[in-house]
Amino acid sequence: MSNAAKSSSRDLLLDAAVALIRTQGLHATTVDDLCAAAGVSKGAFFHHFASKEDLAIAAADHWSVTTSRLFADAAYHEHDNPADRVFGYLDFRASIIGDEIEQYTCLVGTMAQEAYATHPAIRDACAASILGHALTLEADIAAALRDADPHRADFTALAASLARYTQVVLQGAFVVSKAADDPELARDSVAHLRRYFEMLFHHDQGA
Amino acid sequence: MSNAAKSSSRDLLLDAAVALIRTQGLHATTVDDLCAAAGVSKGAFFHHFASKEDLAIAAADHWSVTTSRLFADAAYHEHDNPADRVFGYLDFRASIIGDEIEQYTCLVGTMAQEAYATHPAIRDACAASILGHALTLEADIAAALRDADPHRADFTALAASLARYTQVVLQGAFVVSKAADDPELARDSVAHLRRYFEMLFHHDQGA
DNA sequence: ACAAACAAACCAACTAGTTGGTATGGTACG
DNA sequence: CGTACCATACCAACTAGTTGGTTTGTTTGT
Repeated sequence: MSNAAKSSSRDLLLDAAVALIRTQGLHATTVDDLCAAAGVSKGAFFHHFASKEDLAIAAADHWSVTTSRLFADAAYHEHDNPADRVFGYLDFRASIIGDEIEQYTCLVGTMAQEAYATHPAIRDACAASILGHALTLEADIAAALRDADPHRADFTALAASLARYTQVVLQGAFVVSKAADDPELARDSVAHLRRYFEMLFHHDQGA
Repeated sequence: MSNAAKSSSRDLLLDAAVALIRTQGLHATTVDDLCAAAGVSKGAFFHHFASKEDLAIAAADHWSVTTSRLFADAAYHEHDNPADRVFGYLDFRASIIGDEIEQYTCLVGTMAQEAYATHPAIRDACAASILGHALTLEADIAAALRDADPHRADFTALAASLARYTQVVLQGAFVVSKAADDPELARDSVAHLRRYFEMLFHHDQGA
């Protein structure tokens, strides 16, 4: 009952953190920036989070939850064929790449670079988010690989590697499209990745 | 003659910038950090560079020059076959991925993310470095594509796209291997990229 | 009454950038 | 030759503003 329309300071701060850190990066986003964007005081900030690092970790977790829901609710899961589900995922990823770079780039990818040396706890939270998301692709990729070539020996290892590779390509697409300030580069990268999967999933029962 | 063993403060600062920014990021690296690492005073810093932003741009240019030389001097250019030169490039990229992440990651990729919103001039320098490097691959990729299928219509456009894609994969590999703190992930990514090229360069003169 | 949820003023540490001055090496000129 | 001149390269100390974090006090739901 009190949960209805409950936008607590904590949630407001997390949403502000996602938005600001995605565009400016972690270091460039100050605690005061976050408070101003969320419309709360500094006292509220440090009431909910022990430190800026603590907020960054919470933001990474928040990001994991939000994105998990986004992909879990997407329509591509309804395909009967595992390969089609994988292609559906890639098409979905391409479709959410809009014209505004800060709308489609990845929070945890951005933070991971900055936090790598200075804040290992943040980096770990980012790694968990990225690799956790990759995990959700493994089963479909493995099944599609088996459908393509049942004689292959190492489905699962290759599927895991491919699932991580999808995230590598996406993260790289974000970096380079940010540098070049061109979303088309990101869409193009997903197209290449899709072609790679098309070739891998193509029946080729030779040797 | 006076040029021998000339390590001016400027060069020392640029080298320090490459090393520190690669590991810590741009924002986390202070001017004092750079001065301490280079063994020069703050006065010297602002004698050679108008601002921290100015140094970052100079560091990006310095990076472009250094890496250009590294790749220009590499042995893979000696292959007769363009496809072999492309594979040689990829193998070379894989070979320089060592165990220490700060030794193989890309300065300009790291900076681009942080500078995207706050320092457009730095971002542009990073984009120029990445896309300029991609340009050096285009001719070989185009030739290899033509060798594989002379009937293809759009060599050059596809080659340019593929050249950029190589950089996307590498940048993504750096981000994710940083997050996961695992260089193997980067090597694995280059292996996937190589397989993609192998498939593209494979003769397939059907319909 | 009492604790959780906030607000506002505050602080010590740190940041990029400045200042005023020095060392050095070249160069015009007597 | 030597000396007055000058530009480049550099330094140590300083400053104005910002940063993450604290403290003290106030509201609010129960």
